[in-house]
Amino acid sequence: MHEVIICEKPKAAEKISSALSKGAAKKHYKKVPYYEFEENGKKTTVLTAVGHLYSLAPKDKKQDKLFDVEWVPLYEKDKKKKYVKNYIDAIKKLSKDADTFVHACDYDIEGTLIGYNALKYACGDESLKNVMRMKFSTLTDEDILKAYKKPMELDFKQVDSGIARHVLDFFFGVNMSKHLTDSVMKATKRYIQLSAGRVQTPTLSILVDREKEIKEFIPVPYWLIKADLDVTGVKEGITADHKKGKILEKKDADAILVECKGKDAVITEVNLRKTTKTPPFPFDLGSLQSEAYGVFGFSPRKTQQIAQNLYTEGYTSYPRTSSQKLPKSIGYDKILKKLSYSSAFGNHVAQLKKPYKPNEGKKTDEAHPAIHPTGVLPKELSTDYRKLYELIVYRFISVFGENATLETMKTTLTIGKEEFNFSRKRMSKMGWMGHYPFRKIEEDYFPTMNKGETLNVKEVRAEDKETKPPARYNQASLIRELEKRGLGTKSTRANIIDILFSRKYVEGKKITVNKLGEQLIDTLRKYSKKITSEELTREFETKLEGIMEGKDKKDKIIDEARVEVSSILDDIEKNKLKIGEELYKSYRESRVVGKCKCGKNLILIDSPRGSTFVGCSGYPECKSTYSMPRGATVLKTTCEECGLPMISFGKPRQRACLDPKCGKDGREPTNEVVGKCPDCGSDLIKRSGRYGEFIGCSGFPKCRFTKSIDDDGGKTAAKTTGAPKKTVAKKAATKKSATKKSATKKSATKKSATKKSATKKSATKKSATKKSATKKSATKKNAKKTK
DNA sequence: GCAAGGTC
Repeated sequence: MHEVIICEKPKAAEKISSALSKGAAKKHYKKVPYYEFEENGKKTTVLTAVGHLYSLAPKDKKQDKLFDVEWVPLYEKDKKKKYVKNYIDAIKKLSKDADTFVHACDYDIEGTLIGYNALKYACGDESLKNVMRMKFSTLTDEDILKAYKKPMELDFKQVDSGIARHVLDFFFGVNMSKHLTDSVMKATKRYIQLSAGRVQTPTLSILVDREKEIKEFIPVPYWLIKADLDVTGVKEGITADHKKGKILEKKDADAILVECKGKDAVITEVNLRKTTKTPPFPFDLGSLQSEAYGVFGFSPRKTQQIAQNLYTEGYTSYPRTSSQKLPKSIGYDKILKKLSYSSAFGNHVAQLKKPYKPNEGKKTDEAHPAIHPTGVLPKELSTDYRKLYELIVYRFISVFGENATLETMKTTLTIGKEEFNFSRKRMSKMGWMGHYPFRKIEEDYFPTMNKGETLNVKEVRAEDKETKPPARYNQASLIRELEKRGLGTKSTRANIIDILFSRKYVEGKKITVNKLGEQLIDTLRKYSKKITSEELTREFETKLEGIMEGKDKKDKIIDEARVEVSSILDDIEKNKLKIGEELYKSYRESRVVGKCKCGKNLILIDSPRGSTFVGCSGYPECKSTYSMPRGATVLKTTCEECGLPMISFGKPRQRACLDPKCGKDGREPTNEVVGKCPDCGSDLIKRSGRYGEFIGCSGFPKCRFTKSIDDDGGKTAAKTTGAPKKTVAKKAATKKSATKKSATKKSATKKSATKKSATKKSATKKSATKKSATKKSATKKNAKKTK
């Protein structure tokens, strides 16, 4: 007897084999791990897939409509998936003489299909006649043994449902993408890669809608009344806010100023309050991506990649989880003990109260616990890996920490008949916050304030403000939005966003939809409202459920989709010249980077070889072209000498005129001084990061002051940089808040030089770069300690 | 080449 067990991924194979037999031998075939053991004359081989091994492909690519599809090995379709071949080969080879099969992939639609395809195409059709299904929800010995002893029949309705999901996504996605691209090709003879899909198009649609809200937003002016007070013990003074908050009429604001003029402030009430801050939840993938974006500026994709590698190296647990739970079975004591072998972590672990009890969130995941360290301490990690690793470790530790206490002193005062108030905040008990150096720690000094006491008023002033449009999404907030709406999966959301960047529908750190993205959504809304909305995902869910419950047949659902997509494609076909021209025109508009000397637009052009250059939109009348260094960015700033746009290139970034022949020697770096640094007094200069320009201190890296330029922008040349991979962890800050921050900071540092101060993204929108610098140094300190 | 979904 020979039994073969098929698992979804190597890690699962390891766990399943060890649960079934402690004496299983780990072996390799073409570097692919597998496990073997023999009991009572029965040989068992545990084999593994690596997620999907097969993918849908059209039988005949030349067809206009691609509805005739088949499963092919993934490595045949995607050159980057070469490693999949060894896994398929291993399954083929090692299952040859098997009599019985066990399908032991994750118990969900995709898992069921992964195992089914592995059996059908690698083990052979016969295997499906002798197969049992294991159903487990966690990869613990107990669950695995239970599932093995009580196997079920393979649920072919679930398989069909999985197949239908793939086919439907293929029908809609591949065909729409192909026909959009073709329409541009037919109309203009130009190739621009366009795409649409069940998830990416509604995602783009969300961004387009936000863009429209911003454009249509009418700002309303309002005034904030502020009183600057002299307070003993607070050098920089305290600013109190008028009780009314936003004042919509200028005359009302003026009246308050008149009433306050020349008067002292009288304290009417001092209120001390304590608030409890419970520890954070452990990380699931989404919250890790969000936090790493806020703290380090890592893109969700980058976080996912690093987390994946930390997992493969054995330092942290499986990252693609939606669980915020840490079940006892992961062994808190063991992990924490191991972590404490590092002196940096040890100091924190030592402060935790036993018995250890994590503060868990609501979200669960059938297959995996929340992301946590394994306790294995990494010897050497590159900077970004270490940052993410420490974020995971400190989050894990702080989850077991005590509540923190925040003290708030709210003071109410009157100036004349007008009422003002201000709040001071400080942590009176650090609790878990002492273990998590990534949050802002409030440490305001509480001055002595007595009811009836008067304070000198330096100035009462009205700040001119206007209401702001809704904020643009960034990659982290967009991921959260997709999660909220149930679009995509935890594993695919970062990729989906990347696609939007690489197709050049969107750009920027604060994601902005350009003309092409807008036009694409406009066009698609005309031909298929469904694909631009979440409706399609909802419809899929209902239909797949129908198949699973036996209410519907897979083939019927697929036929219906074929008819629907076919009719949309016919509509597109009829209007393809118009559609193609519109899309191409928008594409060109979205690539405008400045004005040519001839007066027409300069546009970024991708040469067929993959490089990018700048050319005139007036071609062939104007034949001006300018080469671009690799990875260069065209800025909004123009050259003082010739008026062409400036570019930013090289490492470290340099700025120069687009025309290499301009000026005395072309690409000489120039620094435009825009002011003095409020922190160190050096010149502030314009700098360029991945996402455009910002203002930074010329004293960098000694001084890390930065602030944003309001009209940030800039388009990047190299294709690969469309989707930001390397992120500069810089935060925008208004001059005002930055200065204020640094002032408080300095005084705070004097008082408690040893106190670790760090950041938190949510503190305020204006949260200054100053903070990100401190946070960096905090992380560095920890990094050294861990070694 | 085009989707979305697994996983290295």
